[in-house]
Amino acid sequence: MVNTVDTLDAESDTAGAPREALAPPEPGGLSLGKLQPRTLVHQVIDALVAAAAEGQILPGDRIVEVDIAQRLGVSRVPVREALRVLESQGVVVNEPYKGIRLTPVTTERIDQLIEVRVALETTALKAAIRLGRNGGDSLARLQAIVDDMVARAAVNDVAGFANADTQFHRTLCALSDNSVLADMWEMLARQMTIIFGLSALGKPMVDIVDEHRVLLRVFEGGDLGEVACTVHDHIDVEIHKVNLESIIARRRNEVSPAR
Amino acid sequence: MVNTVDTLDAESDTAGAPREALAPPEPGGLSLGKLQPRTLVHQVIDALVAAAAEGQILPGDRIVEVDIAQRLGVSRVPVREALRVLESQGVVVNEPYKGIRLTPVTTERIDQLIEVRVALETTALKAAIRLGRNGGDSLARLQAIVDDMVARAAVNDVAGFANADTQFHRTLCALSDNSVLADMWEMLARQMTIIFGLSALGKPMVDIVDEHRVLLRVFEGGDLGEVACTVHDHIDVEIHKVNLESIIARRRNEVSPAR
DNA sequence: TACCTTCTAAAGGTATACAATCAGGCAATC
DNA sequence: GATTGCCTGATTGTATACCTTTAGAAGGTA
Repeated sequence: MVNTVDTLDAESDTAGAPREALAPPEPGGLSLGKLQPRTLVHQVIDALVAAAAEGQILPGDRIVEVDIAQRLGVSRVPVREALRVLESQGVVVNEPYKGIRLTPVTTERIDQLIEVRVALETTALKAAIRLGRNGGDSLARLQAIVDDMVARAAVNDVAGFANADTQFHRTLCALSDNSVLADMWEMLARQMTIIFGLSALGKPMVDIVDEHRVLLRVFEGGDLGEVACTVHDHIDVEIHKVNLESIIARRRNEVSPAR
Repeated sequence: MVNTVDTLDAESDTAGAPREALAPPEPGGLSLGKLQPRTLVHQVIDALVAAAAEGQILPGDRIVEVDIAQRLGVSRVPVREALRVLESQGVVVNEPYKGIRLTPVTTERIDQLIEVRVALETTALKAAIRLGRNGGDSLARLQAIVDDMVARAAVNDVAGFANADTQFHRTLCALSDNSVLADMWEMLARQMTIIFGLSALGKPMVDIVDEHRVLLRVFEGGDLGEVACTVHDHIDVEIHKVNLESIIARRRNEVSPAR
């Protein structure tokens, strides 16, 4: 057994697992915290999500266990378990004995994802404000991420920018100290990562940066009602108005014109 | 292989799977719709949740794969996959190579669950109102469930009452036409079912019925702000203020005094 | 006694083999 | 000619067997 995990894997870590999101950078150095054994299942999950995010697997595509297993150089078991996890997270859909396919993306589904995400992030922000997290260190950390976004935008690093964006919102959710909320957000984020990867961003990066700045300021202000509106506006328009079918069709040709 | 699925299974269907919640009863008779094969994985999931709900497995308890497999008369594979699903839904926690245990229940965690659930249900209600579902057939369906609750309460059928309660809120979420939201709610519901099973209800059934009536009326009224408050109050106090540790300890003795 | 090695049983992780199911084509029947 | 039955290949579901890791006991050394 070689256990290479190549091909699909390529850069499995780009796909945003929480990992040690908020581990404070141990001043003494090393900063090691709890690194837990990464079983094949986790790796397969990351590989699949990454593959989906970079368009190697498109919404609606059939996913064949043995095929994935071969390409990753593992047996079917970890693949199956990974798919079960992804299924229960809504990334793939499964019909017993018939097959698994990447969840088809429709505009309705995107709207639904957004609606829930807005609700979660609004809740997170309110909780954070209630905890007095809208200032000081917490705010600085968010600000740092925004700065990072600016830097990425300057060199046109789209992928890095998207990651920073994700990290911003993840950090935000973490401020609520609500792990249930954070976990659920992570599920949504995974699905949205895939969609983002599909459509690129719906608007120029500078604008997005500005929106984050506004969001930060409102957060700092602490007005609950205003927060709700701002989150809604920010997330809502981030993707909208793209013709999904055509994008998917185009991607399908780019990746494998033979299909 | 006998495939008995006894013991643990006992009454696996009480644990609230969505199944065909809203399939309209085909007038012509037969009413057959999409019956899909129930694989062992699903059955194991139901069995585990049911076992947890009725206190056979308590929060924090270790769950050994081979043990479950033997008791259910299946191999380890379906059990593992079931546990993976439950893990990704937060019902159990897993440390690689160390073991899986039922997610420990703390008051903090309950608060977190409630916070998210309130957010989701509020969002669902708002969406339903936006869709004009706060009347007519939809409202009647909810009312019917409340009536059922009354009936159950009359004969002191606690389990049935709890199921009806769950069904009420599930139906409510379904009214939003947001499957993402519904799926997430289902995750929370599973966890809360377990907790409910632990602590019984925090208040008399009559009061709960009344609260549902109020909720229905506010929903019918369609005032978004009022809806938010009502949901919050309703759910928030449903469980609170019980000494979890003592309850769990007592249960532990009831079930297996030898431990 | 305290500490460190070594060993071992238990349990989870992975691989392989077998069984069940589905989809499609082809032939038999009416 | 349409329907039914059956066969076959592909793919998923399940069972069994093997490997790896962990935690704790046993024993040695200072």
